Amino acid sequence: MSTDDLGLDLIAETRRNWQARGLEQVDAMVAATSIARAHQIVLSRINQTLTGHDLTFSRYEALALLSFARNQSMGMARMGERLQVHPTSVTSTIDRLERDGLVARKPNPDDRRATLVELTSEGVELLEQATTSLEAVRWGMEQIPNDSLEKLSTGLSEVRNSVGDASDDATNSRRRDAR
Amino acid sequence: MSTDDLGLDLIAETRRNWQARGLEQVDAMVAATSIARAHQIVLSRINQTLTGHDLTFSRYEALALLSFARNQSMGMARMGERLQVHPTSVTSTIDRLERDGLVARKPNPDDRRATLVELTSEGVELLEQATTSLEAVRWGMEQIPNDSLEKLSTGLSEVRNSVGDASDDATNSRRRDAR
DNA sequence: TACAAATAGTTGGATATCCGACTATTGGAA
DNA sequence: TTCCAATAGTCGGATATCCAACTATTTGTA
Repeated sequence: MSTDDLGLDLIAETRRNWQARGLEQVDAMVAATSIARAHQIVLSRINQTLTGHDLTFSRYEALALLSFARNQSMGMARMGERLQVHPTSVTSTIDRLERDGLVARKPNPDDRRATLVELTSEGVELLEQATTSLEAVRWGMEQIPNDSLEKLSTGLSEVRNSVGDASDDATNSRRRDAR
Repeated sequence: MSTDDLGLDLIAETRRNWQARGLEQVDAMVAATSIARAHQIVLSRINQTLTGHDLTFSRYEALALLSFARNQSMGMARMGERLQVHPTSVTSTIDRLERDGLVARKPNPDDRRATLVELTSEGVELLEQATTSLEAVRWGMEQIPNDSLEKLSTGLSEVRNSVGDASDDATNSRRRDAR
């Protein structure tokens, strides 16, 4: 039996186990577990591809974000908003990217508290190469047809939409006040 | 504007940006990003709920796994297979659960290399309480109807199935030889 | 039977992420 | 104009995860 089948069995068996125990929200539990496993698999494959470029998906996302910004530079707080991560995560990601010469910190002349992060030419080049590699492996989802991917993204947008932080429930560190 | 909308905007804007740059596999990129964001949101909400019980989702999953095992105990290698994590992750998870008195390590009389992990009565009790809390928040997906969740799980199973590790591509640390 | 290969688990090192706390700076209100 | 609150970024501490390497044991084979 392939580990592939094992993966399916694991979710199916989890469902059976919980159902036998009388769980009410089995569908929600299965969905949460499915999201976690899919994330684990796809991210693993993406990171595996990026390892060849000395990158991780987090660092790749940061490079890509900068590449779309005016002047290919952006303040760190804004990066945190866009990437939906804690400010300290931005610091640590930029530390490593800067260490590798892919970005550079520059002072913001309009606000001495702020730091601008700018893509270097090495960063631009590596981003292009890494993107080519990710395209080649279809971002870790080689064997899935486009219409399936579209349906999946639609379903996930419902999660992001209705669960996101519509209620502004605090406790989550995702930054507000964006835009 | 709510951060909810922001979340949607972020994916939509990413799509526009990459399309403008001529990316071939935009649907795959959007799907990968959507999975990552959904995971981030749902896990954040689940962990937020579990914090009240001094648990994380990783530790909760380990407790739940043990609760379904015969004698509520299992070898660590088997736990790694079932949870799909690296052996060292099991070690660290069990370290913390044991520190908190929720599980106990016991020698395996049949194999002196192996260690059995057994749920304690405190572990059983905490698992029940935590499960009740997760049920109350519908595992982080309060506002999503069951039929949407089912469709979503189906779509994600396609990812796990066709992308999983059908090709047995190595480099990934997920354990093989399961069963 | 002897020994090499496989297996179980741990340790050390790395990255990613969170939170709380801290410094520096900005900005708004009294 | 003078403070205090808000904002930008960093640091230290915690957890989760991976990998490489190591020890101890078991197993399969020559």
